[in-house]
Amino acid sequence: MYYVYMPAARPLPLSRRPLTNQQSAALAPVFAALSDPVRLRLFDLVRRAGSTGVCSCDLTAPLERSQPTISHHLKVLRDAGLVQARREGTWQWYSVVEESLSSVQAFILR
Amino acid sequence: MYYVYMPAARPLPLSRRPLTNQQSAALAPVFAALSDPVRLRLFDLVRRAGSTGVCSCDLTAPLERSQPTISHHLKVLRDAGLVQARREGTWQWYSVVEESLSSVQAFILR
DNA sequence: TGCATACTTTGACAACCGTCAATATACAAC
DNA sequence: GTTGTATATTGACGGTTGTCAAAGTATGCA
Repeated sequence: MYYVYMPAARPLPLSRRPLTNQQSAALAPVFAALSDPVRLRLFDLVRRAGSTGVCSCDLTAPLERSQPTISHHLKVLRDAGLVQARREGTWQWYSVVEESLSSVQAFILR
Repeated sequence: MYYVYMPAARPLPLSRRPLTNQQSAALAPVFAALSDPVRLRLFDLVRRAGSTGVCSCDLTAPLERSQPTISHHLKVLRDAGLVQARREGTWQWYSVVEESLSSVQAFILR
């Protein structure tokens, strides 16, 4: 009869267990918000404006879409937590939410 | 009259110019493929199987969807270049396409 | 109060998406 | 050939999406 070393059973690190239902349900809307070409360029324009942000009115022309359409896409990005808006008079200044892409990054490097 | 050093005009590095129409059109389908919770878990399961891959038949049960639905989702992931299939008898072995997420990664770090 | 500008919401339309049952295809073994 | 298993395709269904015109809301100014 021999005694053999046997490591205690322990769960794998979180990131090495399958993606849960809740994790995928939380992540999917972020990917969905970036799944449209116009929104991708929109997000890129907002990000490129840095912390100063960019006025919504300056986003309509370069994207060649109507103003309500841009407003709709900005709402999708806002609801996904990717960008934020700050009022100044009649203007809306949009800027990216820093770290908003961290969940996507975590999924890639998972 | 002075001669002043003047760097030649040159375009900004590619990544500091706005996302082009073509770039966003190429990127959007990758995000779209990952915009569904079931496909996110599907991709995660395939990735977790490593280079060996995983049999399609083993993906139906954990995702609680019908076989045609899983087949459909696998096709979406395949069309987006995220996974690949290899036949072996009647089985299909699915594995991730390495570097397939590099375009997403590049966009995040852009 | 009235008007102008910036933006949002509504409503409509065609197109697309996730899902499944049913059917079809591909392969292996007999 | 037939039979069985694994996977793909088809067709249909309700639900969602991108788009714009039209109408509504909010803010500033005279």
